[in-house]
Amino acid sequence: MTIQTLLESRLRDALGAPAQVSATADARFGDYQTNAAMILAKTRRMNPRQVATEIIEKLQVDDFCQTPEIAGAGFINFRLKPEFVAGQTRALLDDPQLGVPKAENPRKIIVDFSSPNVAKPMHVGHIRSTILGDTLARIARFLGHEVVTDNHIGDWGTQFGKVIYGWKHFRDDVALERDAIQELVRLYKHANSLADADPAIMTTCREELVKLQAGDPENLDIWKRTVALSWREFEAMYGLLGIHFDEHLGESAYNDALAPLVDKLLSCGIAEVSEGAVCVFFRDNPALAEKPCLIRKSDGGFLYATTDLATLQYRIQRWNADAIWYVVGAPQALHFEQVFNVAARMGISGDLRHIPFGSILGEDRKLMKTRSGENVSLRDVLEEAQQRALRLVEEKNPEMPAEEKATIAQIIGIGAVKYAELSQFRMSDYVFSWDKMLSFQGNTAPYLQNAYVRIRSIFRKSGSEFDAPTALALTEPAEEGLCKKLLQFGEIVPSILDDFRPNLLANYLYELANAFHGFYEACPVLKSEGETRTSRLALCELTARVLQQGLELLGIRVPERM
RNA sequence: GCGCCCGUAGCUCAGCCGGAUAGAGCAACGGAUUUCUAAUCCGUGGGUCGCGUGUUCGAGUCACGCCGGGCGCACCA
Repeated sequence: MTIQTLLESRLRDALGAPAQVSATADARFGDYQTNAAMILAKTRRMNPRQVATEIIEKLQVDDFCQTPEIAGAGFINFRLKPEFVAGQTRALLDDPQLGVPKAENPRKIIVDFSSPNVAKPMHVGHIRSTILGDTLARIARFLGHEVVTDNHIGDWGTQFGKVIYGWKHFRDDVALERDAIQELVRLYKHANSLADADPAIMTTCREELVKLQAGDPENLDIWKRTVALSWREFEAMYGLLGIHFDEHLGESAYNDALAPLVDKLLSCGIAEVSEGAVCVFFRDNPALAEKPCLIRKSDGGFLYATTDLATLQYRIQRWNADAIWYVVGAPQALHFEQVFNVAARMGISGDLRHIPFGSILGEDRKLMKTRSGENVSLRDVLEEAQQRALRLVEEKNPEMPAEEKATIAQIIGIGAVKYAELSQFRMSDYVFSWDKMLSFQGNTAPYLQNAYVRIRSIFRKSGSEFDAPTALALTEPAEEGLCKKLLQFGEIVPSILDDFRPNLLANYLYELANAFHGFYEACPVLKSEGETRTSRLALCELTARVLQQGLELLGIRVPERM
């Protein structure tokens, strides 16, 4: 149980009603505060400070708090007893969860994210979905939920007519071996420009697509090879990013389910034919009254929404999922609103969430367009990040073996890219900038990694393995401040999933590293003696564990040296 | 036209269910190093939280209306 929930439960005992407690923003107001008295005073039309006095009389907290104080308009401030802080911190050393409580009701959650397109390079636009989705999956798992990550790759669609046409006529096998995606893109672009100029070629491309959809063996084989080649490239990226998927069922996996699904929706009256297309109307919903969800085109073709509905149905059935999280950009909000509404009519009762995020902008603050060709590829971003990190490592540690330098550069470079994304609110538009992404100053991954490295360095020099003391002896304010920060880890992690905000964790880790650096400056560890030394070593060990665990939840690794 | 999102320091951004004097980083300036790794720490300056009205003991946070920017709204995904 966290201190926050402990205080809340004591307040509930005293009030007979739930009340909320939060950590204070300012140490002058103690460690935790509640505004319960002011809320109660409002309904009872009483003086808030009077109510606060009454609450304090009934409240039992003297086993871990000093006498609560009434302040301001009627706040009740709690200041933790130092021995309690020391005891709780000591207990964290034996807790593999580091104070993070397991969910009371574990759920089966499917997380849908990344979803790159076959025969197209992954670019910066995929960063957010990929990194955010991975983090949310990691956090949900750590909280005890059962998570299935599923990469719904775009492996089916009209672009394959052109890809197949290009493959048959202009394929360069050497280029394909060297950089498959680049070659596939070249083939697509070449076919596309020819088709634009020549209606006959356009027709041929359409025919190739129809043949593929009809199961023509040659086209099917070409398609399978493009998917395999693309997946190889995706896996290289995911390997570099340290991201794993439990499933990668692409759009094509649901082809056979589309026609039956539409038929079923028609026969049970959920869908209807309108202007030749099959649609679901939401006439009872004012916001969607003018926005039907199309599930079959007038030419018989299926749409994005059709596949998503089939996928949704499959996931609920196969995994008996309680929740599905879609980590997809904000522009698709309407699409998911429609799909979720259709799902509700189909009687699907899962907790379906679209987790939207903002756009990636260029340096000119305009939207980075997908089609305009000049997208920065994800591979380039990750390579540049590692190169920049390598330069810094070389500057800092020229004598280090080259192999170790490269490993550290990877950990730092990839971490910096991830952290740049995760440390800001997901809805904010993101201005893509090498300098910003790869700056290693201030609130960045390297800052947090550096705190960890400093701790590891202490243990290397201490000459002995860490041995947990039976109790902690705290004397300096910086020690107690660090302890209180460490004890908040268990409060922060669950709150992330309230609104899918991993930036809260990033922010916490930054504050923790800051508290540690303050402690590091004020409290010599190895030069101290006796129980002060063992206690400080324990604080170092715990800080390292929380930093390591917290960063791991963000999908970021820590180096031993840097 | 309808809908969604964003607007906080010069720049980039935090601010969770409304809570006390709105916080960081970068940039600027000043200080700390015979180092437990200075990728660090301490300090200084910098704000009509887009504008207005309302609800409230209390509003950056909630409601409504504007302004500005972005995105989406029937046969692409």
